[in-house]
Parts: sequence; C-alpha cells; structure tokens
Amino acid sequence: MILSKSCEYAIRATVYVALKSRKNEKTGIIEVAGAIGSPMHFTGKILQTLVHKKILLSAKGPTGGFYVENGQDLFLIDIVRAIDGNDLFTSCVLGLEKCSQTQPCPMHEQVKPIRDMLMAEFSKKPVTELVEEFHKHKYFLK
Amino acid sequence: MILSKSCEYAIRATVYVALKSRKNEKTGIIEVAGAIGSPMHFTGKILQTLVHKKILLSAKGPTGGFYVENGQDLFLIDIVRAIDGNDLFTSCVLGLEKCSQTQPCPMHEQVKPIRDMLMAEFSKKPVTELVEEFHKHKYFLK
DNA sequence: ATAATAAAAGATATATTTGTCTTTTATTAT
DNA sequence: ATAATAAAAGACAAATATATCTTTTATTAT
Repeated sequence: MILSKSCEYAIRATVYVALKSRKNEKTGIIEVAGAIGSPMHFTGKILQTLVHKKILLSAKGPTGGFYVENGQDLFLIDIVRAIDGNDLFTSCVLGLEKCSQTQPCPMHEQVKPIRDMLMAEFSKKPVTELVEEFHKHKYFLK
Repeated sequence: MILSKSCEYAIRATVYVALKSRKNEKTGIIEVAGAIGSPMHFTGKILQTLVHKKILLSAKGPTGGFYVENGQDLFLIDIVRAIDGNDLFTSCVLGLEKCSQTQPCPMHEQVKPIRDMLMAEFSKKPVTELVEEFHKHKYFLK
C-alpha cells in the first residue's frame, strides 16, 4: 500500500467536500461517507483531523457541515502529509535508520528518484483539478 | 511506508543469508537477527515464510541453518511478492475497487508509470548485487 | 542409541490501524 | 428559551501487523 486507508478516504472525502463547496454547499459526515463508500464514524474522525490540519473547515449545528475555502489552493500532498506524514517520501525503503544521501542503503539511489516523482505528482495535483476531472470524465469516488 | 516492516526485514535477512552462502556457510536465526537488527523470533517467522516461498533453503539440526542455492538468480521483487504480495504495484492509490486502465481514478495516469518504475527497479535488482555492493561500499544491514 | 543443535510449529502478547457507538458541545431556527 | 441539528470528543471493539515464548520435529555428532 502506498497510502494508508485513512489517507485514501481523506483524499476522496476532501474531493467530495470541495465538489459541494463549489456549489456553496456544506456537507455532513453521513453524506460524505455515502458518497465515497467509507465507514461513517471512521470518516467522521478523518474529517475531524482534516479540520485540525486546516485542510477543511467545519460548522456545527443546522446548516453546518464541512466545506473548503473556495479560493485556497489545496494540493493532494497537503492531505497526504496531514494524514500519513512525510515518511512515504523520506524513510528508507529497507528500513535502515541511518540511510541517507551520504550513507545510502543498497536501494537508495534507485528508489530516491521514484519517490521524488511521486511527491512531485502529489504536489502538483490541486484538489480542484480532481473536482473538474470528476465532472468531465465521470470519475468516481467509491 | 512503501514496504511492510516484515518485508524490510525479509530483504535484509535474505541479503545476509546470501552473503554467508557465498562463503558456503549456513546461518541461524540468532545470527541473522543480530546482523540485521531485527527481533529474533519475528525474524524466525519471516525466514520460515521465505523457505515456504522457495526464496531460501533451510536445514535442521547441528550444522543446519538458512542458505540460498548459490546458482539461482533471485531478485528483490521475488522477496517483495513473497511477503507483501503484488498490491503495491497494482492496487488503486485512492483505494477505489474498480479503478483500472479503462476506468481510471483521478490519479491513475500519474501514478501508474511511477509504480511501474518501482517494480522495474525491484525486478532488475538481484540479491547478489546487494551482496557485492555490501562488500564494496561497506553498506550496512541495520 | 543419546545428547545437542537448530528450524518448524503453535500459542500467546503487544501495538497499530481501522471501525463503531455514545455523549458532549456549539449553532441554528423556531 | 427551546428543540433540532451536526460536528467534536471520548470510550470501546475488531482486525491486522508486529513481537515473544514454548513445544515439537528433524538432523547431526558423539
């Protein structure tokens, strides 16, 4: 697995929330979980985390729900870092504590460019683009 | 994490076993765990699995231990598949069940070439090369 | 044959991730 | 003010991954 299940849910949930936000609608846990096919309460926890990490905004009470600031540029890398941290892009592929550029593990040189590319792809992918592609190509979220 | 901890141990353990095999020596659980800095009993389980999957050979009793057939060409991908399976290279990065070439998820096109490259690197890396590099460059296994 | 050795196997324990349920808090509309 | 709504928070449960310990089985050397 490249991303944790939590992180997969987080990305899909954020895209759905952004989707609704573009129509100036807030959306709730039940709706999000239904839309992306994830366990409801668990999704609630993840959304909560995303709010803490400033990826999403939320409002309590009637007319409340989750939403994104429509102007902000939000990239997939932000969500990945918020949920899984940065380890995917930095920690040694063979699990060696002291692996580094100066003291590389046997796979370091082979893997570094690949994970850099992965980071680049997540970094240059705005959530808005996923939203647009969702509409254009009938992408699905579950 | 790209690979599970078990898989990291498995690769490092296999390299160490191959290292000893080149000197026609068998090695035991305690020695392997010491050499790669892994929990002993857990390492035993992993070595056991590697034997089942024909990655390693083993012999019981005095003078016994783990070893590799010196002629066989064994690649890192074989170890990865034996322990973690093939999901790393195939399962959808956003966790969508039906994601495929014909019905791709929003990240499919971006991620596919990257994971193909990763698979290629593991596929073309023989364990013997890690052994040689270990000797040449003073690579470490823990 | 016997004792010693080392892997195999099985049972159990701990940690982490994933998932569920209940209670509390804040907000809105009436 | 009150009731309804929805997120926040906390406690709990299940599943999986990681780790440990004990017993069994096969092999070797004596």
